[in-house]
Amino acid sequence: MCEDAVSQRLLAWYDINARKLAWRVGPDAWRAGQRADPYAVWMSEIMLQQTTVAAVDKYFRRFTTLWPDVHALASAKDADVMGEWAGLGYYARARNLLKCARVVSGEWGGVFPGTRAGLQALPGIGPYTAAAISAIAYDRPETVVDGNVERVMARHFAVQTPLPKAKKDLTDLAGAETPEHRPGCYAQAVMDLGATICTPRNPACGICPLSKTCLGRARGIAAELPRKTPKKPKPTRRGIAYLARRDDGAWLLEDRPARGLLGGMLGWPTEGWDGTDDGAPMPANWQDVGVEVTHTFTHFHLRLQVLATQVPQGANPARGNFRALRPADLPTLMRKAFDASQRYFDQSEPDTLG
DNA sequence: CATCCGTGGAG
DNA sequence: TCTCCAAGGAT
Repeated sequence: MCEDAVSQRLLAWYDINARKLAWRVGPDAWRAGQRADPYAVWMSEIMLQQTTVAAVDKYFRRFTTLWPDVHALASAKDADVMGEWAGLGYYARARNLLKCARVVSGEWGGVFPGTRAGLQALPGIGPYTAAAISAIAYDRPETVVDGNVERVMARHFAVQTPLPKAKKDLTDLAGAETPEHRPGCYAQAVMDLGATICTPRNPACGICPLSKTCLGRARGIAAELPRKTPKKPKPTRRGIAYLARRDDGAWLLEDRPARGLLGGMLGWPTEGWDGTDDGAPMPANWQDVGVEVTHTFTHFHLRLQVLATQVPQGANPARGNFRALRPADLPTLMRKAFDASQRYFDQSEPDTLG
């Protein structure tokens, strides 16, 4: 391995510029012999799938405080885990997180596999996450290929083929750079570079440790790479949410189906936007709260009308059931509907609870 | 290989 | 206001 290899420059840069992250063993601590906890690495990698570091930090701290090890998590109630995941998005991750914890706790004695194949056989762990855990937690020379790595490789080698077609070529190029020594630090180094220097827009090529060998920069096209096939426009869907509060303060809620949109999460009875069209959950004096909720999902925009009502005890809904609500357990869309309804409930409250 | 699956910040 | 996109995986 020549002194000037990409990996050596990246590691030298990382030793100085590594970001301090709650789940990370930094280069100094690593040199002192400290190693990452596979449970923490796994937890962070699941949370970081398509999610920013800034958003993950709070959730990671909360989860590892509530459930310090995989056995504790495996013993948690589904509703508690889903409630704590609320707001982070991609809720299949939370469902698979629990499934995976229970497999590792019950069948592997609480020890995560160290090999890519063993890891990738677990729920919620795909090619990227398996490589990341193997490299970062077990220091094996596996190659991680995420959006950062794709961008760094596409630019450094001036790959013009658009994603996702270029995926295999970029993976091969990344694999050729992966060092035998400190592969875990290297994996984090490439991703840190992509997150802080080789950014999607306005890359800081002037301070990049790879600039002198970067073909994209040499050709003046670095910022245009990687090329991507154009995306389809998002359609707009419309729907109605029904928020009913009982006189004793209980709310009419339903557990959403285990699969699909907001699967496994708590929600208000709704209509007309997610494939269901059941109408109001019960006959009542439904009032429009006057504020339309707007929300954007991965593949569509939503405009949600919010109807609210106050009902006496003894009311018998056709679907959902009345129960206590912790607003933080709601996914963001449902939380928006709750917030929008407060105007209505604030003015109807004095008569009922005063 | 295409589609589905959240959310919030940046520009 | 609106598009992009962030440490992807499952089907």
